[in-house]
Amino acid sequence: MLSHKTKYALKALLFLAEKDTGYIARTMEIADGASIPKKFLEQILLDLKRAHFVGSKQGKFGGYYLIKSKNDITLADIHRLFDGAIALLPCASLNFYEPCSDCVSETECALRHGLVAIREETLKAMQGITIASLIKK
Amino acid sequence: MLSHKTKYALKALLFLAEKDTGYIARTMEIADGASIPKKFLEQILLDLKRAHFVGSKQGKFGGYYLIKSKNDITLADIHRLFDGAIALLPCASLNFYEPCSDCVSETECALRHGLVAIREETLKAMQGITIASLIKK
DNA sequence: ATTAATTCTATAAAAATAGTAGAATTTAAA
DNA sequence: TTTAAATTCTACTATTTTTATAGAATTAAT
Repeated sequence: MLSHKTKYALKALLFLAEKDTGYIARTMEIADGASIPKKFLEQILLDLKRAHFVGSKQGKFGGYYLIKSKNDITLADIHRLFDGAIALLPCASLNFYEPCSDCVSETECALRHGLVAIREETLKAMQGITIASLIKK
Repeated sequence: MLSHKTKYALKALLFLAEKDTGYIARTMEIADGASIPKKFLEQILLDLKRAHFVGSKQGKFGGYYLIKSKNDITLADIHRLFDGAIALLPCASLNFYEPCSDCVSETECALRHGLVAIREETLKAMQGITIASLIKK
């Protein structure tokens, strides 16, 4: 399941993607438009900025705007940024790999092989969902 | 990500599935064999019993055994039992559907359509992973 | 200067997760 | 009939994660 943070991030990105290029949206505007608690959204937008999905303009008349193409922002990207691994266990993850503490032999682990297969399929599907593709429907 | 509970359940089922039919495994035996905290495993086995994946024999020389074919126990089943919905949001779930509290119009929600597509793909993949298929590799 | 915005750090409340404790019950066998 | 060894059941607890909120500092336009 997605955390609220990931859901809110996606909603905020969808909001920004529907504005004209050059338009700068205040946090308050996004919060109202996408039904997100404003103070929570502040943190999320900062994270999206640090990860270079959005840019910001400070001071009066400042706000946020997309800097990455809506075709290049995928569900997988946002999931990884806020919720971490796509895989069902860290030992089956590409970007968040960690061995299991209770694992005797990873190469012989019956579970891991199946979870790697799942991760490959889920990742492909999640990389196919972009902010642009979500808007189109 | 899978909770420890789901991971332990899968490991316990794999342990049971590799025993001969008729064999009854004590909780302690499964805990040791699959590196699972014994008291935690007790709860998990009870849940698996209530969901009719395993049977139990009480009293001395009692224990647990599979009652469902290892070909008919899928990753999707165990995920749903312990971790709930396969879908990324409740509004995109088949078995755990709930509307979003912050949703204005579900049919117009850009996010939901994408998440339903992801759920369909993930579910198909997870239904393809069975206890039997995990053992084979 | 004033206003209105982002930015930053810290804190807090609530929920979920992971695990433990201990008594009650059941069954087999001595 | 007693004992031993197992499941079953209820409750509790500690930790971590999630979901925010508070408030001061900084930035920039007017």
